[in-house]
Amino acid sequence: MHAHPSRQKFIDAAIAVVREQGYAATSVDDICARAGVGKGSFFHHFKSKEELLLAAIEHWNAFTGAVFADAPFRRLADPRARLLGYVDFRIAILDRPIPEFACLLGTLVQEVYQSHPALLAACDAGMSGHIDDLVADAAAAKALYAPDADWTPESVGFFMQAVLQGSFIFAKAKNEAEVARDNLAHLRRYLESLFPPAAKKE
Amino acid sequence: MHAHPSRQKFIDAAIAVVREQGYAATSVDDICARAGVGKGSFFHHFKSKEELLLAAIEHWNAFTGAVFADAPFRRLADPRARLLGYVDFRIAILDRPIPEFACLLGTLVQEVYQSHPALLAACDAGMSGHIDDLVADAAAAKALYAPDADWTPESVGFFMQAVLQGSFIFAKAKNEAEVARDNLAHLRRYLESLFPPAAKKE
DNA sequence: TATAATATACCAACCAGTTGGTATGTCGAT
DNA sequence: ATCGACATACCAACTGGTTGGTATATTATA
Repeated sequence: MHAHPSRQKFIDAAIAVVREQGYAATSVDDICARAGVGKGSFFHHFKSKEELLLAAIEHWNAFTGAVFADAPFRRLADPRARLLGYVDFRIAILDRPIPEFACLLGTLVQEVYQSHPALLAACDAGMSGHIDDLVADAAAAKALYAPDADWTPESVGFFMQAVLQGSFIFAKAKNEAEVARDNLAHLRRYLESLFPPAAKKE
Repeated sequence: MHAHPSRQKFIDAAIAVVREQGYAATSVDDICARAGVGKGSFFHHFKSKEELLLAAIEHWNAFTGAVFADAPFRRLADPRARLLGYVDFRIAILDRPIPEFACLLGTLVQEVYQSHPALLAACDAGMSGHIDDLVADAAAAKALYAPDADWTPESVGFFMQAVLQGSFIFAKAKNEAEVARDNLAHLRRYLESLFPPAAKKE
């Protein structure tokens, strides 16, 4: 329904430019220039910069959702292996330039949390939706490997995401992904210890 | 040397407003209004908004450095206890409003990493300096409790900081600190497992 | 021919930074 | 002590440029 090519160009441009510059530093003209389409068209498709970003977040959620749903690790039978596979998958992505592996939502949250409630809610919903997939695996893995542990599967999903978001910050600060790789190696080690394979209960 | 009261008002105001709104969304007028001093004075003390932020980052580093140096956990004799004490200390701070416990540097990095090299370098230096203190404890604790482990003390320091930064993002996204508390509980559990107390070698 | 899509030109508000000037010292010479 | 020269601190008003958003006209499409 929302598939007009120019509209999509604006959305793709917004995701790219905001990941590089942030929300406030990105002007509508910047987005139009990146999209290669004029401002008249912009305000024909979106009634404001904020509304474009809501659409961009929606697209981001759909796109990243599909990427992870189709990733090979998703087809592993064991939920513990899927969680570790998720981490390995994120490590593999770190080869690309920083603006391509960093998270649009994490970048946005820090800028808009006091000023744009609608954007904040959309970011929260997107991140929480992504985490839900991790939580499902964490719950299944907990039932198998750590049924009596005193942490919740939900908290494991949020922890994994927090490590990722923090790692993106350090990748940006150091302008290289190695710190992020080391961080994810620690995360992987922690997950291995949370779900000790010896304890598997059939 | 740099102790003029108006200058300090601008620095304090900048830290407060940028933690709330971010760098790009904060105007010089915003900072002057918060400081209660006029714009003429601003450009008397600082030649640009960027230069003010460099001074603000410097002040931030000195201030937070003193807070952690004076914290009770610093006086614990055992380096492992100091690392866990650091995490507990950060958990305790989470009672305050979000803009008061979030990190200025982590907020800034995401906005300036492609556009303001001087600010980025200052943020990196500040975060790395703070991490150095953790690394010193991690190195000492490793020698005592995990001398043969295959991770470095440096990577532990960065991991701790990444969890914190990621937790701030989620606190902002959910507008409450509970997620951050849960994350830090996981971090604490991981540190406990990295330095198993049973393995202490005298 | 009607409607959706786009371009160009434009506006009021806002931005970082400047200007010209005032108030308040301070310090050496008288 | 006091006067003049100078520096620091500050302010209100302004400047040139940018911003998000609008108005209007033109072009493609159905």
